[in-house]
Formats: sequence, C-alpha cells, structure tokens
Amino acid sequence: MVDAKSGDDSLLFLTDENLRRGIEAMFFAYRGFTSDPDRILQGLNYGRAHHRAVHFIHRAPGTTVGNLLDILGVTKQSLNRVLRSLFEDGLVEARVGRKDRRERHLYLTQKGAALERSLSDAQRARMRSAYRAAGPVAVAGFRTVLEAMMDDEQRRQYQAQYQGAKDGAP
Amino acid sequence: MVDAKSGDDSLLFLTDENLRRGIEAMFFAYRGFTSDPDRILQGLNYGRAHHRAVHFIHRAPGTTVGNLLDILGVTKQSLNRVLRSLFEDGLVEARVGRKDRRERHLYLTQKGAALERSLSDAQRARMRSAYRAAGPVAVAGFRTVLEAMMDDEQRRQYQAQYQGAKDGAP
DNA sequence: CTTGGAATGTCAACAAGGCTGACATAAATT
DNA sequence: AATTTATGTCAGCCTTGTTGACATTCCAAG
Repeated sequence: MVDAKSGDDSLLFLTDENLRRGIEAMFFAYRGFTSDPDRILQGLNYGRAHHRAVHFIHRAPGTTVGNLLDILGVTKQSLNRVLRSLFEDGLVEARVGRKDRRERHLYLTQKGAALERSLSDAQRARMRSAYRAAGPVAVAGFRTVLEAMMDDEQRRQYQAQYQGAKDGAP
Repeated sequence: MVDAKSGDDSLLFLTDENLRRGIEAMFFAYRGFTSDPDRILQGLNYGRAHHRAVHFIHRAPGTTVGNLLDILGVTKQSLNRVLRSLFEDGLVEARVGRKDRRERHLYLTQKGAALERSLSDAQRARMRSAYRAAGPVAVAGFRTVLEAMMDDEQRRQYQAQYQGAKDGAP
C-alpha cells in the first residue's frame, strides 16, 4: 500500500479527470466483461440473472436460497423466477435441509455444471487474456481498487467464500 | 508492463481460482459503483440509462445522437425513450447541426448539468475513496486491467474522448 | 404444547430498459 | 431524381427488477 501523501505530485491520481476516466473504464470494461456469457445465454432462454445464480451455486454448492438472496441482492420473487426455470430445465436441484427442513440447498446437476463451465470458460478466457496483458502487479492493483470500491456488506460476501456449503439431504 | 513469463511462480496469478476471484470482484464492485447514483435517481423518474446519457453528453457536449448510440451500444428506440424524457424535463437540449442539419447536437441545460454534477459527485466520491485507499500504483494497475478487458471497439471509444464536440447551432 | 416468527414458494401486477420491425421525414449525397 | 443517412416514432415483446399478499413448513421460545 502506497501512502498517497508521500510525494509532491502524488495526489495527481485523484484529480476529477482521473476519477472520471476510472468511471468510464468501469463502464466499458463491464460491458466487455459480460459480453461473452451474454452471447452464449441469448437464445437459450436464459439471461444474466441465470448466469449469476449458476455461478454462485457452483461456487458454493449446497448454498441456500436465503444465502443466494443475500449475495445477489435481489428479491426472492425475482430469484425464484430464475430458479424455477433452472429447476424445470434440470440445471439445478434443491435438496431439503437435513437440519432445518425449511431450507433448500442448491446444487448444479451435470447439465447445470456443463452450462456453468461453458459460461465461465468464456469469461475466464477474457479475464486471463486481460491479466496476462497487464501483468501480476497490475492485477494486484486491480483487485485492490475493486475491493475498496465495494460496499462493506458486499466486501464481506466477496471475502467470505465457500460457505453455506454443508448439509443437504442425499 | 511486466512480462508474465519471467519468474518461476509468476504465472500463479493466472490460476482459475484467481480468475474467478477477479470475476466476482468485478461483480461486487460494479454493484458498489452504481449504487450511489442509483439511489439518487430512484424516485426522480430516472434510471441508470438516463445517468449514462447525461454522463456522456456532459463529457462531450454537442455530441450527436448517432455518436451516443455508438458509445452506449443500445438501439435508437431505447435511447430515444431516454432522451425524450430528458428533453421534456428540460435537462438536455438538442440543436440542429450547422453543417449537417440532419444531426442533433446534444447539450445539457443548467438543470441537466446540476443533475450530472450531483450524480458524478456521488460516484466520484466513492472512486476517490477507493483510489486513495489503494494508492497510485494500484490505480494504474486497475486501469490497465480494465482497459485490457474491453472489446477493441469499446477501448477505442474509451480512449477517444472529447470528440463530436463541435458544430451545433446557437 | 402452543405460538411466533423464519425460510421458502407462489400469484398478481407493474416498471425500467433492453430488443425487433415497420414506417416517416428531412437532408445530404450520388 | 434516386438513394442513403440521421433521426424520430409507434407497437409489441422479453428479461429482470420491484411491491404486496398469502400459504406452507417448521424451528424455537414461552
């Protein structure tokens, strides 16, 4: 971590112009970031919302619906519509909780895992190429800034991975 | 620019796990990135689409509708719905092109500039705090990676700022 | 054991903001 | 004169978000 107050012109990176550049960079980069998965999803009856659900179920198999609601930050009605279509198409399955049988633990089926792989392959390919072009130092900075940009709640969830992955009936 | 092939373990930053972390960082950070303006916009009859239009009109005053279509990557019907409400509410005004009178050159009114300022103040405040916390080196890396993540077309537009800012009748 | 509240599902209705297709107009270009 | 370009507009559709209301199941506390 560099002390921003050390040098003479070291605060130049905080000019409004630079901040605006950063804002636009986020805008354009996010478009690129989502474009490959979006291309795959279109025509499959799925959208970005399905991608997000599938991603986080893959990331934390056995996560509950409530957990997913927290992570995704949408209403249960919205999530439910997405999950329903994923159930119907056999991409995700819900198992009643062993300990608490109100909870549904979510898992990808083989078919779901295949879609997840195809989506994340595309997205990681772009990430990998960007990372490779930028180099490890830039990548570290990239992650540092993104983390500092999150709300506290979001940062908490970003850092606390691999949880809600227990329980769930066979 | 660091050569990723130089060291021994220098490719560790390209593991799938690291790429996935980067993907989630983008997801969560983008939520934070948009949340402050979204809060301001909600209740004003406006949404993110209005914000984007206002932002880029402020960035390049006198830009044409076609220009904006390219930048935003939406259909003219979509953009037109947004512009219409901005015209009606007196936030944006369109002047017929001097040289080519088919073109409409877009400008923020005082009122529009005020909204733009309020939105961008909020967004820059978050950016500034993230930048300050991360330091100039991290910020440079942040921008490098984002740039590498854009599509060529988007990168071209990101780099070519301040254009389409001429002409327009008084 | 009863009851309150939590976790989940579902129905209905609505809005924002994407999209396509079709058509209109004015002005520039050929 | 014919075509192309820049723009606007109408109609309709989709995804994904929202609220509100209500039912079910079941844990936990009184």
